[in-house]
Amino acid sequence: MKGDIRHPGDDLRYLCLSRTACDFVFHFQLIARELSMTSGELRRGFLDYFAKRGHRIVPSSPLIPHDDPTLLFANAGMNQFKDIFLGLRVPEFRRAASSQKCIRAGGKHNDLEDVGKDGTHHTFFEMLGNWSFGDYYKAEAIEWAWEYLTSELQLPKDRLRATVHHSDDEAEELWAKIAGIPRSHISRHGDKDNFWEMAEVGPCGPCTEIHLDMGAHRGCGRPDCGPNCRHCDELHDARFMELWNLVFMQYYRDENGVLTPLPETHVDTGAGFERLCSVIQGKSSNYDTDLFMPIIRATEEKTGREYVSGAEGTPFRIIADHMRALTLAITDGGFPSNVGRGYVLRRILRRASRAGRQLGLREPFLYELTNSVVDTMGSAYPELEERRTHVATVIKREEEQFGRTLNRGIDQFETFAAELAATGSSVLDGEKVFQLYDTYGVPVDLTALMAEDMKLIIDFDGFNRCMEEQRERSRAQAKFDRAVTNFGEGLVSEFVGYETLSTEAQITGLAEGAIVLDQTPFYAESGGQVADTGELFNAEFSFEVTGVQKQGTAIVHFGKVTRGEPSIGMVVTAQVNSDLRGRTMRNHSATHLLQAALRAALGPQVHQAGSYVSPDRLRFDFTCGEAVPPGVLRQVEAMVNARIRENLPVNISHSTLDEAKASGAIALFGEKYGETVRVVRMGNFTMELCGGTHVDATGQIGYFRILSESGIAAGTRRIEAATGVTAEELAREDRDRLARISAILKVGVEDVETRIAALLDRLKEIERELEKAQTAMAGADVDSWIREAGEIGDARLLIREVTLADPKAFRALGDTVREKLGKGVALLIGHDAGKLSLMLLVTDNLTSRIQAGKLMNELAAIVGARGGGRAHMAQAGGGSPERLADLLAKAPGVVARELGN
RNA sequence: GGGGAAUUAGCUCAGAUGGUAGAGCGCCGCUUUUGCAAGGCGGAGGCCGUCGGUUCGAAUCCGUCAUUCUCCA
Repeated sequence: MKGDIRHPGDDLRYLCLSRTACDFVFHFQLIARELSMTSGELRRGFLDYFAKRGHRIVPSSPLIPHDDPTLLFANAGMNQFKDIFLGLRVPEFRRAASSQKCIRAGGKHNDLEDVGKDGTHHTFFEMLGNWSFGDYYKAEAIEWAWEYLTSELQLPKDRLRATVHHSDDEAEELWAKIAGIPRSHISRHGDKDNFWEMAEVGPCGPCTEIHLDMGAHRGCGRPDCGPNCRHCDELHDARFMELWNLVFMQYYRDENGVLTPLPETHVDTGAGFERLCSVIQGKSSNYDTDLFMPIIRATEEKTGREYVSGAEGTPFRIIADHMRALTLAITDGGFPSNVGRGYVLRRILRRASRAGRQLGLREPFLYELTNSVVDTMGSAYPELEERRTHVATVIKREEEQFGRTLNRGIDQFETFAAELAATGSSVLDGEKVFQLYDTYGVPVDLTALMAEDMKLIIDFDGFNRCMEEQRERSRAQAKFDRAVTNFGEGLVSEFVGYETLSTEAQITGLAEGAIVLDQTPFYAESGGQVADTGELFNAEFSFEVTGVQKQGTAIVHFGKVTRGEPSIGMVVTAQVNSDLRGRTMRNHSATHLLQAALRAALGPQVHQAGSYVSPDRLRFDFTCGEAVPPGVLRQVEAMVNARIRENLPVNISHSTLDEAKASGAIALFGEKYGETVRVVRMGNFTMELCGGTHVDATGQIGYFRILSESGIAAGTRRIEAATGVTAEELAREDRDRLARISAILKVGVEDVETRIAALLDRLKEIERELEKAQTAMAGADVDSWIREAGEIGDARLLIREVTLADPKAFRALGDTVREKLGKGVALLIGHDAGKLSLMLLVTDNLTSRIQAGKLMNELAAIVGARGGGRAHMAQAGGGSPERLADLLAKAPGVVARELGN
């Protein structure tokens, strides 16, 4: 089935033989109202609807939550309001609505494996939502949701069902009253479906959901079928589809699981945007909507194949879904890597790449599809347009990397296959399959395909066993992490460290090795800048601060008590180590200059990928395809130093995110809407959003010096640099070292290089001459030795004590002897510092009768040495020289005996 | 955070069981050709990632660290 069915008719009854056709019949009933809407119109319409009802329209927060390490990706509209629900932040508005970018892949919610198999699972999706922060509650939330669906979107009322929590009589009454839904269309459910909580501890409450009846032909067919039907779940075919979830936050759940009412109640809702689109556009699959079709069409063009909606279309759907996730995530600062969320992105990309291979695309192609994603979503998320080329570059590089990994893996598979063929077996055991996957990154489905081609059977049970073992190992290890004191709730610390380095403060929180103050000059580790160190003290107590972290609104000082006992309420002096802070500030300000200089030298595609600022070094990671040429690096260094000499004033101001961006500030990701941002400017050279500490004017940096430039990951480079005294010391060290070198070489500083080059040449020449001389010397007598050699039967026997040069020359001597011997056996004996060094040589024409390695074992034993070797040559060492006579006496007999065999 | 693997010539990689470090491509010189592609001959280029251990002897076995790849969390 392909395309839309636009005309109703009797023949539709006939088409009802297939399930998808039936969906069309049903969907037709919806679109028969001639409501046609693009996804863009739907998104805008939703926001407009709530804007008219007093809601502040808030942009989606970035997919990559930089300040929340517990969260891999933004996965719900409420993410950016978490602080508000926790009571840690007071919003400047009471009503908000948004369309939020979300990714669910990896972690608890993981649909990755199911994407593409049907029309509903996605890694990336958008969530429409409206919120009340202590403002309106159940009645308005239900009324507006109902009105929006039935009036704005004109969904038929008799097709909608409501679910409520079994304890929530209020919600049921409201549904009956406001929406006029018959009681039979309202169902009650338990905690699993209709109670929502943010975490085990925190705000929570009952929720109510709106479901759409897809028609009696769907699902289990039982008369009692309804929303959240478990029979339908078993069939993987639900008759009722959840459209919207309205959460009423009214409790706080504490550590013991006890619920207490919140002082203010909130509303948090979420509606799946892709689902709504498919309903409105009359499609049976989300992928048939205008959100996905442009990407699928572009894929069709690349492959020359036609998309179909059944199982055969799976690769197309995987690609379309994954491209959305990748493009949006990379735009928001994500990056494929081998850890954390970067690893999730890498997996997504590789699945997409695999899907492409199934469609016959073996060369990188995904990067070209980013355009169709940007074109489709760009108007809703303008940041996509800004980073279009960046995203394509990142994806292309990652595709190429995957290609290399696959090739290596395929080689390894072939090695395994050859081994199997040699043993005549046709079963590839699970350990091997696991090894391919675990070590070489070959997806199991690919291994299966290759195995099939070679008529091999795969032991999947064994593979799964290995997989499970690996999971166990990781889990067992994970238990030991965690267990860090968490102050988060309730405590608030004011940071006064921009203005002062020393202040009186009161202890408000206390734990083993950790202290929270009501105000503090200590900078907490953030934005790449390391934490301040210093001391908290008063007359009877002192505490050495070694680390500082932000936990919620609290600033926690870590370290150890060196004197006295701290107690809550105690007043202390908080004193930051000003020397180290000064160095850190110089480095941080220099980092801003460096970024600006890099962009000036290399272009605006240079983006910060990470930074680290400590008292003695600064590190700046940025996106860049290839190594920065040394010339450019010098130019960048010179540019930074020029700005330092200009002594640009450092100006710090506060504004909103939008204003800052509009005036051209470099913004990182993770700033939340509604927060005032801190803008750091240095003359007209750089303007960045930054919470760090800075010098007053660039002149204070003193001197800037690049130490190294290196690659840290595909597409990412790192520059390390130093400033101020550190840079000065480094320069002095360099000069002193050069002076010492020139003293050793006894030439002027300017002649050092030519002198070293000449010396190296000379050294090499001498080495070569020496080697030649030694071989010549050792070999000079070889001819006479051979003439004097004894004979055993048809073979010569040469036994000789020689002066031992280095091992290499000794071997070369042996080589010469063996060549000139013609047919025979030679035993060379060298002396070295009370030890013996033996070498036994056998000409090739005798190796069938006598093995040097074997014989050496016996001969070496006579003098107490040990050794061995191969058939034509063997070496031994050790032993005592005084037993040499014994060896000389016995050796001919042993050789004769061997030859006789 | 934990597991597996890799690191050898400029590049891609061989180097069973410890015993004289190799190939292909690339590079340089000569030669053949009107010229190019190609061919022939010769050559340069290696602390076998790092530090330590075992051994008479380590590119090879064991451990440390570094870097890269990969899987799990």
